Order: sequence, then C-alpha cells, then structure tokens
Amino acid sequence: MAKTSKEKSKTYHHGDLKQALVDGAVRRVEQNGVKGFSLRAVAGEVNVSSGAPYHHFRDAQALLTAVAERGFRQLNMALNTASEAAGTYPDKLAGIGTAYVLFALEKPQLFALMRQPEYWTGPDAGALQEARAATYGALASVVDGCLPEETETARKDACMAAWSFVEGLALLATDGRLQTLSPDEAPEDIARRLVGCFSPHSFSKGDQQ
Amino acid sequence: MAKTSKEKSKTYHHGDLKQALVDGAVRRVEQNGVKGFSLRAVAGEVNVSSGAPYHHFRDAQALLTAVAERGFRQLNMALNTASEAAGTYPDKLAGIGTAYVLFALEKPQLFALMRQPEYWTGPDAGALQEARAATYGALASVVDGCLPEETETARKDACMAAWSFVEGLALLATDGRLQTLSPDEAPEDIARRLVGCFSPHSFSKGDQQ
DNA sequence: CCTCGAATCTGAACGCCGCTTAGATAGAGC
DNA sequence: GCTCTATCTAAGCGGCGTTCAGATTCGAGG
Repeated sequence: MAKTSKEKSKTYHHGDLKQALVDGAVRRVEQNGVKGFSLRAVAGEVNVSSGAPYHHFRDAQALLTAVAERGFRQLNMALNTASEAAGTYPDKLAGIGTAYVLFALEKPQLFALMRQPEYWTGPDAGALQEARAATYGALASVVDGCLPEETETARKDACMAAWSFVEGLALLATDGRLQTLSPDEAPEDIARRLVGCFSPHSFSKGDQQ
Repeated sequence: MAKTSKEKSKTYHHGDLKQALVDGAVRRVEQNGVKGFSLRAVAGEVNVSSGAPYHHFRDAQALLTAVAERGFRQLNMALNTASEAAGTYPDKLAGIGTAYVLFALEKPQLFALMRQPEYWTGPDAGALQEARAATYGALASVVDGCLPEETETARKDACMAAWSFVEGLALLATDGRLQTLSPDEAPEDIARRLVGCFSPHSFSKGDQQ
C-alpha cells in the first residue's frame, strides 16, 4: 500500500522508500541546487532515519546519480518531441537545439547536476550512461541528417561541433550570460535566435577556416 | 619576513596568511577539485588554526572566489599571448579559441571552479567580475575583428555564438566527451581541429538556413 | 497458521566540516 | 614604553556523510 507524503509514518517499513528518496532529492535539487542538498534532509523529509537511505543507495552520490538519470529521461523526451514535431531536417535541428537550451533554462539546477561528470562515472551509473548516450544520439542523428555526403570524420566533427555549440548555449543561458546581449529580450528568445543561426554546413568543411 | 612553507610555525603571526591561503587553496582545487577542498585542510596545510582564515575571508566561498579570480588572470594572460602571436584576424580567432580550450584541458578542476556562477556573485566578487569581463572582452574583440560590417545585433550575436561554441568545446573537452570522437587522437588536437572549423560568418547571417 | 531468514529501518556514534566566540599574542603608532 | 588594533588560538556549536548493532517487519516454506 502506497503512502501519501502528508500522512504520518505509521508503518515501520516505508513501502517504497527508494522512489520517495529520488522524488525528494529531485525536488530539493531543483529548488536549492546540489549545494542545498543533503542526504539527511531528504531522509527527514520522508520521515525516515538518516541511515535508512543506505539500504537503497550506496552513498549520497548514488542518489544524485539517480536524480541525474531522471533528468536525462525528461530531457530525452523533450528532445524527441521537438524532433518529431518538425518536418524538414533543418527544422529538426533548430527544434532540437532549442529544446535542449529551453530544458536547461527550465530546470537550471537539475541541468547543472546532470553536467557534473562525477555522477556518470562510478559503479551505479549504468542507467545514467545509457540515458546520456541516448541524448547525444538524438542530437547526432538530426545533425547527421542535415549534412551532405562527407567523409566519416567530417560528419563526426560536425556532430561534435553542434553538440559543443548547443551545450555552450545552454551553459551561457543558465548562468545569465546570454542575457547580457539584450537585457530586454527574454532568454528563451535569444536562445531561439542563436540556435537558428547555427548551420552544420559551416563546420563540415575544415578548410573554410 | 616571509616564511617558506616547509619551516615550522615559529611566529604567532603568519606574516602573509591571506596569500598563503590562496596558494594552498589553488593547489588543493587543482589536485582534488572543489569537492576535495576544505577550509580546515587548507588552514592546516599552512600551520594555522581553523578559525584564522576568517580574518582574511568572510567565508569559504570568498576564498574560492579568490582562487577563481587567480584562474581568470592566468586565462587572460594565455588568451592575450595567443591573440598577439597571430597576425591576421582569422588566425587570432583560431588561436584565442584554441588557447581557451587548452587552458581548460590543462587545469580542468580550476576551470570547473571558474565556471560556477556562485563564486562571481556575492559581495567579494568585484575583482573576479572584472577579470571575467576581460576574458569575454578579449574573445569578443577578436571575433568582432573577423566580421564584415553588419548590424549591431548581428555582431553581438556572432560574438555570443563564438563564445558559446568555445565554452561548449571546453566543457566537452574537460569531461572527456570530445575524446569519444577519435580515441586515438590527443584531445588537444581534436580541440584544435574543431576550433579551426568555426567561422563567425556563418553566424552573422540569420537567414542562412 | 507458524516459523524463521532476509530485508528494512532505528538510534547512536564517529569524524569531518563551516562558522562563531572569548581570550591570548604580537606588531604599529603615539 | 604604552596602548590600540590586527591577528591568531582554542574551544565549541550544529550539520553533514557514513557505519553499525539491534529492533521491526515482510514473505517464503513448512
């Protein structure tokens, strides 16, 4: 029997503590960031002793890894939706890039956690790595679809360049540097505009300089 | 009288504790990252009680702000050197972009600290903000020099796009994602190649695609 | 239905952390 | 030489992650 979060802890066993911990951790990270997260606080929030989480997660980092994994799943859904919504490949590219930056803007703290390499190394990061690979795959396939026939390395370079650009945009957007461009414009609109300027063709020819 | 780090603490007053703390903090951050940093450990390293640093820094974050500031000064020197070494503006652009990524690759932990917004907000971040602005200015002026005459917003957009791309490259390079392109190639070489592919012209025309 | 092993949770403890405070010490200006 | 102020120490507070022995409950097999 599942318990709602409000009702007092009557049962010695929680029932679904693992999921409750991830839920609480996600909420705390989204509100206060990784720095404002503590395993004890999350445990207290679900009326459980400070040692209880260790029956479900090897340590605090493992719980945060689960949080990041959930973040990647949400991100992948957003990217797929945006990609399928567009008809032509250039539109897909603009759409998926914009969706990436918008996700970062909507959940900046969660996105910052997802960017930390320490959570996708480690022994409990298998599912996370899978979700991360899917994210890159989604973007790469769209970029690849925009490219003319080229050498293998040129295609790969273009994918990586697009990845870099979008990741950089998301980074600048989340910590407000994008807004220094035009303070009156909404950061979402700036992001849309800059993503739209990107053309993978300019990266697929190495001698363009 | 300055003390070397090795000799035992004989004097009650340290002499130049503030600088010694920054030195120790830089060393610790470069070796173990921000997570492996603690104010107590740095204090102990320079043979000083755990409360002493608070006479020179308001809190641990203020010390890390000083660390980040020193990092930005080093980065700015590297960027200026690279920019002046090249003759033509396209060469300057490739040089400064490469220098940026190479700095990130040489000091990844320090660079990761410099990327955290929490250190350049706050009341003790004046000098840091100045150094950060100089970093952006150096890149922006070089990008601007590469551009043909355009509208003001187009030039600004191109600068921001270049900024995003380089920042994204540095991010991907430092956490190893760049190496997935070609595992046999040195990350420095991949970075050089991708930076070289970038052309600001492709961003200065919004209707290209 | 009952029993017993395994899974789960508690409560207390350890060591480390950031930060504060009261008081000791040393250098600087008169 | 004396005082004033900056600097440093020692001790302590609460919070943290983590561990562990023991209490509690679940669930499978008799």
